[in-house]
Amino acid sequence: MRVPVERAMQVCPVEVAVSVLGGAWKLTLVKYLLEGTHRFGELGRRVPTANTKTLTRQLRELEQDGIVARKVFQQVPPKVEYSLTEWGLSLAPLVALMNEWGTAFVDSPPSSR
Amino acid sequence: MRVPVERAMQVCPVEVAVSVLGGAWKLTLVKYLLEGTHRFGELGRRVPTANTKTLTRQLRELEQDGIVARKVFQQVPPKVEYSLTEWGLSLAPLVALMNEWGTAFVDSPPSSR
DNA sequence: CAGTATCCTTCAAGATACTG
DNA sequence: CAGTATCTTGAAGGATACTG
Repeated sequence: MRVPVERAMQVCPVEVAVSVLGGAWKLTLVKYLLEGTHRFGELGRRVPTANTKTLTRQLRELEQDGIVARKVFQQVPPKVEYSLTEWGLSLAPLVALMNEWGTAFVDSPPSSR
Repeated sequence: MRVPVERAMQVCPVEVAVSVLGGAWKLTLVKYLLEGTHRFGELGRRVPTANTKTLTRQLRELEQDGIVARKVFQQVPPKVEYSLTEWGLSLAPLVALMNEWGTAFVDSPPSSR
């Protein structure tokens, strides 16, 4: 985490959001989870550039921040399901907006890029 | 920048937005610039936790990404004004949403925090 | 005033290999 | 299947001092 939430809130609320959601692939994971529950492996296949260690880390941080819920099924082979909490679901408008903005940005990038 | 834009777009548009805006204090700077043009020193006073080097770096990256415009007045003492480009202005709804979300998050954080 | 120039620390992210 | 365990590296961010 670049800036801890406690410190971010001293500065500005938007910084809090960045602190919670700014990690690599975090918002992408939220976007996929908005479609519904996913297993660990499914998420890994949808974010192929992240390896298992990175993926685990992001998901644990999101869980810690109350965005994601993790449900372990005690069975062999193991099964773990990830879903969104209420706080996670509340991100839907934000994710939609960022998705639009990002799409527009790559479609017609500023001349300086 | 954690993930280069070029790589982010391979994965997901939301990751592009994170890549452009995810740096420390970047979105806060945009938020202030939405209020109007600022001089370098003014921005520094509004984000007191960032030192001049960090501030310069963020502003230059935002300029490079076409979010911020930098206008130098050739005079002594020097004067530099920062403002938003069209792309920067287009972030207004996003910033507002993140500001709301961040505020709500610190007001009633999830029990896991 | 608006930065540079250095130096430094930390840590996120990835590569790779292994396990209950 | 869903992770750990190690190791490495790049770069972000900060502290401090200096300058046109």
